[in-house]
Amino acid sequence: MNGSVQARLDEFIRHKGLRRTAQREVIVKAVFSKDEHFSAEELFERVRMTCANTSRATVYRTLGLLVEAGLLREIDLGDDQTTYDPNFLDKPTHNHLVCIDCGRVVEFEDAQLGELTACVTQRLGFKPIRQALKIEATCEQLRNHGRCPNLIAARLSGKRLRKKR
Amino acid sequence: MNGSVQARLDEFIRHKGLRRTAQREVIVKAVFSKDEHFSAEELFERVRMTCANTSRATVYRTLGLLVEAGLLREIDLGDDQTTYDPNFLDKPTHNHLVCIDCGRVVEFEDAQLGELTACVTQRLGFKPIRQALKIEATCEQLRNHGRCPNLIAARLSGKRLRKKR
DNA sequence: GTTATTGCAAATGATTTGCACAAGG
DNA sequence: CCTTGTGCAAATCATTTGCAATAAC
Repeated sequence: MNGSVQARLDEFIRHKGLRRTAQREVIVKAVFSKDEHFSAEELFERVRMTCANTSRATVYRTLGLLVEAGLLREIDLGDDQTTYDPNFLDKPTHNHLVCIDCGRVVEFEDAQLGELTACVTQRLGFKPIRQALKIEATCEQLRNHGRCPNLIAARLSGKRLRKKR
Repeated sequence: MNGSVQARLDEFIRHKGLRRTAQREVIVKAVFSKDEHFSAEELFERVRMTCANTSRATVYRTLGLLVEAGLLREIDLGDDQTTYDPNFLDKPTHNHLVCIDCGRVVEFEDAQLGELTACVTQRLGFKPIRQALKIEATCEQLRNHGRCPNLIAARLSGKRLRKKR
C-alpha cells in the first residue's frame, strides 16, 4: 500500500508540474508507515528521527500537498491543532468516535450512515462530496470499573491521546 | 426565548458562585439576538455597537462561560476560527451542511441519523454524549445555472460566508 | 539554465493570560 | 470588604510566508 501511495503522489506531482524530492519521500513514508492519526508537530518529530535535515515548514507544505492530492485527510478532533488521518485510502468513508474520558479515538464504518447522509444532502438540493461524523461519548467500562482500557477500542485503530491547551 | 436564556445563565452563574455583570448581559443578548452562526471577532464587533466599552477578552471569556453552561455550541466549519452556533437550544440535535461553492451553511435535523449513531456508539461500547455531522457538498443550482442562490438554503437558517486564510 | 523547493527566521492571527483596577454581593 | 470580573497589552502557539540558497528536470 505504501508503494501505491508513492505512485499516486508521483502521478499528482507530475500532473501538476512539480518535483520529486528526498524530503517529500521521507515525509510520505513517515505519514503512511502507521495507521495512527497525528499532528504536524508529531509528524515533524517522527521525520526528524529518519532525516535530521527536514524543516517544519516543509512538513507543513508536504502535508498540504498530500491533502490536495486526496491521499490524506484533515480531521477535527476538537482540539486546537489539525489532526491528520492516513486511513482514508483503506476506509474511504469511515468516521470517528472520541472518548471524552480518555481522548481515545475509535474509527468506524457504517454503510447505512452513508446512504442516509446522501439522502439528506440531495433533499436539500446539494450534491454530497464528503462527510465527517464525530461522536463524542463516554466509556462504559470506565463507569463500571475504574479505568478506561476499552477492549473494543484497543482492537480498532486510532488511539492517540490529545491534550487541550 | 431570549429571556429563558438569561434565566438559565443566571442559574448557572448562581450555582457556580459567579457574578452577574452588565457585560455578560450585553454579550448574551448579542449572542441570542439572531439565529446566525458567528465567530468571536464578529460577536465582538456586534457587541461594540451596543456597548462601546466591552473588551475582546471579556467576549472570549463569556463565550467560554456560555459553552460551559450548555447554552451555546462550538462547531467546526473547517476554517481557522471557532464558530459558535446559538441554535442548539431550539434544535438540540441539528447538524450542518456546508456548500463548498459558496460557503453557505445549512442546518438540518434528521431523526434517523440520531438513532443510527446511538446504535453505532453502543455497539462500540460507549455511551453517546453528543455528535456532529458535517456534510460538505456542492450546489446543484450552481452547476446548472450560473450562481449559487440556493433557494432551499436561503429559507433555512445559517447563511454566513466564511473565508479561508 | 530555468523553475520549483527548502530552511530559516520572521510574520500572522486567533485565542489566552498576567495584572492592576473596578465592581458585585 | 472580599472575591470575582474587566480592560489592556503582552504572551502563546499552530501555521504561514518572504527570501536567499539549493536542487530537480
